[in-house]
Amino acid sequence: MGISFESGKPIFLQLKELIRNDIAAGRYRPGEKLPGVRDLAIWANVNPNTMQKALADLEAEGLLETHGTNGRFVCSDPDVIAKARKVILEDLARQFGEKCRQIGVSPAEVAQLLAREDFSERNFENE
Amino acid sequence: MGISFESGKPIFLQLKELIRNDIAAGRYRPGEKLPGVRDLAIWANVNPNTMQKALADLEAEGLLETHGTNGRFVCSDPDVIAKARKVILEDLARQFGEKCRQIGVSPAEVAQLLAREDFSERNFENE
Amino acid sequence: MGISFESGKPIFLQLKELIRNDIAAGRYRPGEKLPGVRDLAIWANVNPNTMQKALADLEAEGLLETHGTNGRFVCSDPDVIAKARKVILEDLARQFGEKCRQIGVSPAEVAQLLAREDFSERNFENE
Amino acid sequence: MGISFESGKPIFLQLKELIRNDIAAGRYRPGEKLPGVRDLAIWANVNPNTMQKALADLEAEGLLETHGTNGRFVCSDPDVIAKARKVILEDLARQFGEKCRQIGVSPAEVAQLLAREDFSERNFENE
DNA sequence: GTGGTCTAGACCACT
DNA sequence: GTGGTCTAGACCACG
Repeated sequence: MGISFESGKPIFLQLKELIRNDIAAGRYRPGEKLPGVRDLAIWANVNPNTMQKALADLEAEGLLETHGTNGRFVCSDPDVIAKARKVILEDLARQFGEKCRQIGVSPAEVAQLLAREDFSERNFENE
Repeated sequence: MGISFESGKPIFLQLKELIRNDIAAGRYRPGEKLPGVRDLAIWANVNPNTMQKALADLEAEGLLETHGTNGRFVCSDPDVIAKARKVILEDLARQFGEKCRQIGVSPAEVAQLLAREDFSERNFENE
Repeated sequence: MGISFESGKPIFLQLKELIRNDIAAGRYRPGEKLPGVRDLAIWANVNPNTMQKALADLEAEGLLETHGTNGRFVCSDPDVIAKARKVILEDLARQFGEKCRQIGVSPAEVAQLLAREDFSERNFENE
Repeated sequence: MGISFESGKPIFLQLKELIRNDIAAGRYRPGEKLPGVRDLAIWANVNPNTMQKALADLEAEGLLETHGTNGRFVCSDPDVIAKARKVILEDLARQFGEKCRQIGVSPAEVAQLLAREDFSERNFENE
């Protein structure tokens, strides 16, 4: 298997998020060439069409560029990527804050939970 | 209009989450009677059947109970609700931690962002 | 027409029972692919949504699994099915026993009737 | 509480069956006066309207008779009752046989299960 | 082409 | 009047 997807949300959207995050995090550098659709699909254990759709969407957003027959590349403009990263982080914070408020969770509880999720490399499957 | 739904995620799932959060947060008390399906549907600006499905699902999860023709009620067992709240919080923390790691964001950055989201009553529409 | 339903009992429940029995009886083997929702609906002479609901319910019970766009499959774990069969049989015996007692029928009478119903292939429509 | 009802089947139908069985079993004798609707409703822990509907239906079937303002009585013709009993038993046997065949249960298994349900007065709630 | 979702509206039973 | 069921039909997402 490749990746664990949330249920109830289209896979291609989760793929988009995954790759977008890879770009924002710098795991894919600006201008870097991406693996082929087929390889990415295998890596994610997903139907190539699904991966194709995710990539096409990211291209429409300007984060990816197709250079003719040479393959797909990460956008080469660092500003675009920096802006994308900013948007992602703001969205993350906004959504997280909103959900906390919805659940009525106190800041103290959040801190405690985040402490448990101490950003180390833990395996979240076995909890 | 009633509620703004995320795109790309079934409405009835978002409704479930909304109501589940209301219960976990205590905005609906254990044993409290819910508004009628039709009323809730109007409030959320959704087809009654969609709301019906969301409620039926929550009932299958044990958070709601239908007392015949008398209406739907929040589960009267506080333990069930407490447990549900725990699950929600754990999921929230897990997902949040995972996303942070994916984006490659440092705890410091998160802290800064959460400080901005300091749980005060801000309007997140205009950011 | 497809199937004769009892009146006074939701069709989707009767569909569930039918399919559950098919699984328990091994007419659908573990891991086997089911016909499409629309096909099953036509076969049973029922609205696709009604069939959909029945199948979704069985899925929630763990007897069926949906593999994305590939169709629905019988649970591949024989233990789950064996357990389901056990539950069905126990329920059947319990209900039957209870009804016999209610009617005040003697075991002898039951035996005689069951002898008539000796599990041969009779047509029960013309009785 | 009064009576445990099957889920997924209208209560008034189950009440009909219950009372019909009482008559067929002779617990209500031909011509005997029934308790008032209100009393029966209390006994069964059911809304009087529901009981009323059950009784009205049985009256339409000829098993009950209303004698003006004197109350409801069991049909005084023993033949009617005997015939009703016959129908009930045949239905029971037919349904049971059909279900067994559906589940693909062997006569041996049935015998074994019926042995466990040995028609003594057991409490089936605690199994 | 598959299952899934959503809407609209009708009817029914009454846990 | 409440929740539940069923139908009809359209659209979408997924692979």
